[in-house]
Amino acid sequence: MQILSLIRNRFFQALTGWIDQPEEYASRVSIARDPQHGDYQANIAMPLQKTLNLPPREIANQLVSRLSIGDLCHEAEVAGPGFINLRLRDSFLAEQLAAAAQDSRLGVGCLPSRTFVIDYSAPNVAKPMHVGHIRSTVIGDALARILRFLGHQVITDNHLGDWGTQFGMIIYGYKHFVDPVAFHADPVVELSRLYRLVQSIIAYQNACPKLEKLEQGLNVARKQAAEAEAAAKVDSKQKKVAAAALKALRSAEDNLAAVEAIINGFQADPKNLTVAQQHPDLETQAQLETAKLHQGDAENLALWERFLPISIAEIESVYRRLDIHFDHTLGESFYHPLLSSTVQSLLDAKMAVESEGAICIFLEGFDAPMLIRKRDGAFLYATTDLATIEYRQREFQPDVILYVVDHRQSEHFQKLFAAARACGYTDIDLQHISFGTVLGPDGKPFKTRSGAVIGLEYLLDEAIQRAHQVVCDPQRMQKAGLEMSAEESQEVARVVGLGAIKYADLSHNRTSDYEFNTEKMVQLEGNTSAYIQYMYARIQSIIRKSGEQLDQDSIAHFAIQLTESAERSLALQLLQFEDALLQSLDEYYPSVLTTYLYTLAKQFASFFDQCHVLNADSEEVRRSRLAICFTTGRVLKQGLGLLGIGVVDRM
RNA sequence: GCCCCAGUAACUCAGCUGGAUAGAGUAGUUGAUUUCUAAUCAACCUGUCGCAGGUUCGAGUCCUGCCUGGGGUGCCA
Repeated sequence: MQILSLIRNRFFQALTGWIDQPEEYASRVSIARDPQHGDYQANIAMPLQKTLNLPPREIANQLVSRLSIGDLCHEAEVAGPGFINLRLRDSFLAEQLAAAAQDSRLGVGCLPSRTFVIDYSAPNVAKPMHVGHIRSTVIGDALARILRFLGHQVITDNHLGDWGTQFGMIIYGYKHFVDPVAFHADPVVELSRLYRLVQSIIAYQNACPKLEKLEQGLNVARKQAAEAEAAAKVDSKQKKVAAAALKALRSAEDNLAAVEAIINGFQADPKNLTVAQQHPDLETQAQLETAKLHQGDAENLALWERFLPISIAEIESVYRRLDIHFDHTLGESFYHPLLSSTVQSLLDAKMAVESEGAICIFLEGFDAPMLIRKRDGAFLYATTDLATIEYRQREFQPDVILYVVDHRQSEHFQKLFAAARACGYTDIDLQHISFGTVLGPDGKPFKTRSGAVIGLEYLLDEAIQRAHQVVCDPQRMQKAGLEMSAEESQEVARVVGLGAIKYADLSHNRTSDYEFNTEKMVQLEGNTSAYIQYMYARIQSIIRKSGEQLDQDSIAHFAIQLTESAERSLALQLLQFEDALLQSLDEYYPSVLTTYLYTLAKQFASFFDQCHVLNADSEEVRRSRLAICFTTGRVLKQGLGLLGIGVVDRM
């Protein structure tokens, strides 16, 4: 039962026949921002001031007199410049809460089903997964779960990067640097070593020629900055120029330092230098291996077929730990055979044209065209993305495709969507669900001090270990009267630790960058999953101690009555679960749901403090409060579950 | 150069289609504990919402300009 839409509907009826666009104005009813003003508020009168040429308070009074809502709310109040404030009847709340408690879906309705394809995670195989992969994976998974719960048909597809230049690097590395014993012992580790080795050589070789130029550039920048500063002292109009010169100087210093770091890091091992000399221009060599692979070279194809399952197995082990499952894993390689015909049909349709040797799609509103075939004949990711849309339309007939990909690719998606529309895919709602960068404590993209990326598995281990230290601390366990086996405490640490990582990610507005701070997220205080999980465990503890067998059927015999204010606000929050879910899908923001759950957990904590359950004044109150606890527990579990986060009965 | 995103408390961040006195968490101060699990609760403290104009009954939110930071920008993905 969605209370908001129920109330809006009453306003719609009151507005119909009085003003134009009653629906638009009815939608201006919302949850009250400040509980002092009631439960819901309608900001309808003020914007009608000009249309009706009446004072807004007068409009509000007239609207209230037309409104038939007495069965749900107390008398509507007109306040301030013309706000209409509504307060739900306690009897109505109690009745709705009882219905939700007995409902398998907690009173959440289903939407008219639409078909969604969600494209998320999409790591590059053969590269170790790192913290940057968390966001796409976790956000995409949460959206898939929420959409499914609300009745949509969801097809999840992991568009693996399994055909790109990284394979050229690994193939080259395998051919020249493999340690057969190490490969036999642990192919994943060895392949990962080969990738990093080739990558570091390429980085070094690219850095060396830049060094001299950057040093010269720095000297020039220093001189210019000094001159500009001197000029600014004489003529204050030159201050802007001086500031720009200073900025350029800083930037030149940073660039040089970065290149020097690469070179010094590489040269730290003298063996590296010999290797780099023996394999000049490694980047081109690796590209050649990639090209051979794409052209069907038997040796490279055999190596690719050998390496791919190894890498995928490693990625899947991460997904298993995170409880992430895909309906399809159709990587780039899957589309490779389709690309030439995709390009040809675009050429035939005169959508694409040749320019400077490349095949391009020129799009209105964009300076640069979208390239779909390079001068050398190779295809690009835009080509694959177009072929993918074609395939998904044919196979799945989706209403919506969501691409959960970081914000740096927003221009690419704008072009891709424009191209798709131009190609006639106008019935699919294509959405780029972009997200910000994961930052380290220094406010820069999350890396170690030496600049290396940190493996995702390591971070998961760390979070679980920290969760164990904090949650399963023997002193604490004893104080709380929890005696756990090693297995149970390990399981608690696992659920809490993984939840901490997922929740930290989901609770931030997806479009902004956020600081990935393992220390903070496992502090297990404040707005964290552990706090919510803890409230869930306390609820289970009360229910256990009550000795009652509570389930969806038996709860019908536990009549709900709301007397204390903490009970009432908790009940209202519980009934707004559906609103939170719908709003989280409005623009695909899982953080709306985390905020809802955290608020709910806090309200429960307050209720727990103020309203004793097992020692309640009367049996009726005790039973009512047990029903409230039971329902709160179910909503918390369901809500966390929709974020891919589990709960435990004791912690 | 052009395009996109951001700038809110000491710190990390919310702030929904413009609404009432701008909110949480952390940190700090204070109170509550023979605990239905104190990982808790209650209270206090902290603001030039980057700057300047504009739109209107009303602007953190919309528009313009500027400042600062990040990202993208024809042959990587």
